Order: sequence, then C-alpha cells, then structure tokens
Amino acid sequence: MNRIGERIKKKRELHKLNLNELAGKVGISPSALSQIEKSKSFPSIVTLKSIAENLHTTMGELLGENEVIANNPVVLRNEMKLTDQNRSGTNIYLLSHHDINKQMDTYLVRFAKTSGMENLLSDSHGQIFCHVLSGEIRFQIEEKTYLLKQGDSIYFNAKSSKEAVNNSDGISEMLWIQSPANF
Amino acid sequence: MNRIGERIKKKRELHKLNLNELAGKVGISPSALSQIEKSKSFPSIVTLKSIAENLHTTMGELLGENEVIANNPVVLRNEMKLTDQNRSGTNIYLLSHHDINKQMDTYLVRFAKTSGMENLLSDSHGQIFCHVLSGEIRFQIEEKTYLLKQGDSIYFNAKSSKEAVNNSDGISEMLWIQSPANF
DNA sequence: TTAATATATTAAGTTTTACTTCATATATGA
DNA sequence: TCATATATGAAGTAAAACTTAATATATTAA
Repeated sequence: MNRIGERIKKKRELHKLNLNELAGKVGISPSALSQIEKSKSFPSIVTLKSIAENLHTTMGELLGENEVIANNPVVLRNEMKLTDQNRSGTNIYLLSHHDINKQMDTYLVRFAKTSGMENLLSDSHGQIFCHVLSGEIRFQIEEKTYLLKQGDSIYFNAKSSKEAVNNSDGISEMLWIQSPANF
Repeated sequence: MNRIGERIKKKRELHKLNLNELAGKVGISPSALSQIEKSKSFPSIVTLKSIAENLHTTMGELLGENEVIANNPVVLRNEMKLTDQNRSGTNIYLLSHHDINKQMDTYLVRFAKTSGMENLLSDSHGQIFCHVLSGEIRFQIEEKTYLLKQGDSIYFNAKSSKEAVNNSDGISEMLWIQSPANF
C-alpha cells in the first residue's frame, strides 16, 4: 500500500519512460508523478487508472494485491479432498487447500458416465480454464457447444452461462481452474 | 470504474451491513459512504483499502478489474502452440491464446528424459499451480524438494526460486497455470 | 392507516491533499 | 566542464473527499 510509488517507478523504468513522458500521457505534472513515486502522496483513483493503462498493467498490480504470499507449497498426492458431489455422480475434488491468499481455485472434476454439472460452481466471477484429463466432455458456453477430448482445453468467463456433461461411455475427468479465487 | 459505487453497495448488502455500520468500520461518515456508493465521489485509496478489507474483498475487485471479458471461448485440441524450448529437450506449449484480458497464463510443459526447466519462465509474479499429467517430476521450491507423480499438484509463489526436472525414464508432462497473467 | 424508528440521500460548508508552478538538485553526455 | 536531460523539493492553489446537519425514504409496530 505504501509502496505503490516503488512499483510505479519500477514499471515506468521497465517501459523506458521518464517522468515527463509518463506524466504527459497520464495527464499530470512530472512533479506530481515524482511525489507519487516518492510516496509523498497517493494518486487519486482516476490517475491511478490512467497510470495503470499507460504502463500496461492493472491498478490491483500497482496496489500490490498480487504480492500476497501463498502458504507453503502444498503438494497433494492422489488423495484429493471431495468438496461437492451431485446425485447424478459428478464429484468435485479440491487440488489445493483453500487459502485467503490464493489467486486461483483449483479443482478436479470427475464425471460418472452420463453425469454432468449444470448449476455447480455457478454464480462465480473471474475466468475459468478447463483441461480434459480423460474421456470426453461436452461444454455449453452461452449458446455454443464444444466437444473436448483428452488433452483439450477451454478458457471462458465465469459469468457465462455454462454447462459441462460427460460425453463418453466411461468416466471423464477434467481440471477446473478459476481466477481470481471465489473461495 | 464509474461503477465502484454499485459494487461496494452490493457487497455491503451481501454482508448485511447498513451505511452506518460499514462507515463506522471504515472510518468515514455514513454520508460520505453514500456519496461513494451513489458515484458522487470516488473514495481515496486509503478509504478504498479499508472498504475492501471490511468487505473481505480486494481493491481490484471493487475497481472492477475482474470483470474484463475474455474473448470467445478458445478450444485448443491437441494442436498446441510451442512457445519455448531449451536445448536439453523441455518444450513449453501454450494452452490458450495470449490475450491482454486473460487472468491466467496456461501452459503444457513436456520434458524429454533427463531434461528440466531452471531459468525458464523465471522473473515472474503471482502464483503458480502445476499438475502432473504423466511421468514424474521433481520440484525444488526455495530449499525444499518435492517429488510429484501423475495426478499430483503443487501450488507456490511465482517469486520463489523454483526448478522442475524430469525424474522418470521417459517423457513427463505437466500443466503450468499462472495467475495473474505475465503475458 | 398512522406514528415511530431506522436507514438512506442530499445540500452546503470545511478541510484535507492531490496536483501545479517554479526553482533547485542530480545525473548524463558531448 | 559546460550543456542538456532528468529528477526532486518548496510553496501555493485548486479540486474533491469528507463532515455536518437537515431531509427524504423505507421499515416496523400499534
């Protein structure tokens, strides 16, 4: 929080801009920018926004929100923790301990034959990456349908209407990774 | 950006707090909070920080940085794009198109026998989740060593000193997912 | 319904502080 | 070492966050 200045300066130098140049783009005086970098003052939100855009980064990044420390590396062998299951036979396993500092939620989803997840993990925000580990899974994202086989991946918005069902005779499995974490 | 107010109000009501209560916790007058929620004014960064903490969320979230829209769902079959390879035989494939709006970088790393990645993907920020798809991989995170087999996962800070080498006779593969994206 | 209380919004004034101006320092290079 | 570029500092200004206090709008009870 009190190191926004450092981060801005670092990013600015990374982009090979001097105070005048960046200040010009942002729309404040070089002196003002200097004071911000030296932590003599905080930028207003509108200036922070402009600084972030001109340094091709996000406000959260400059605010240091991505520097939180995750706890010790957690290794989970095949003993995963079941977090959710529905009647049709879809099981969702956690692939890392829930932690307030985690950026990502990581799950393994195992479908019994002819099972699916419709309203599971719904009402979430951020973005989702899925990777099919085995079998064949049919995704419906908004209106479109995607048929994914082992080794395929898909990336979509968490806010989308989404549905995934097993499309194979046996068990199908996929990784489900979501960022930022919804805990 | 101009909808910070809406988001704060929504979160506040989710936590079943009224203006007085939240304002009290934050350390500003209820009126000031109302004006912020009604977009009559922006909070200062320090107030925003306090609001975020009291609503158990992040500033970036309130600033709407997690609402960016990823492009159309991208499905990549087994035809992945090679992005990096080193002499010893480690290949890194991209599992989704690079996109400024993406929260996560998603890779598949394929190790030839006795290959590894030491300085690949180094100097990055955020957090990393790895999942072993096949073979056996030895991780060294800071001082500690972890031996991961197929189906195992590990979650650690991108800033950590890290190293991964193939520990099997044949090919080993893993997913490498990093958030926020480093592009 | 009506009164009584809780909760939210608005207007106007105050105060904090982000930002400007301009002078000075420090670095870089010919 | 002079000249130019770049960064920092002091002092003042202007903008806007925040306060106070009054008013409106819900919510509840009688």
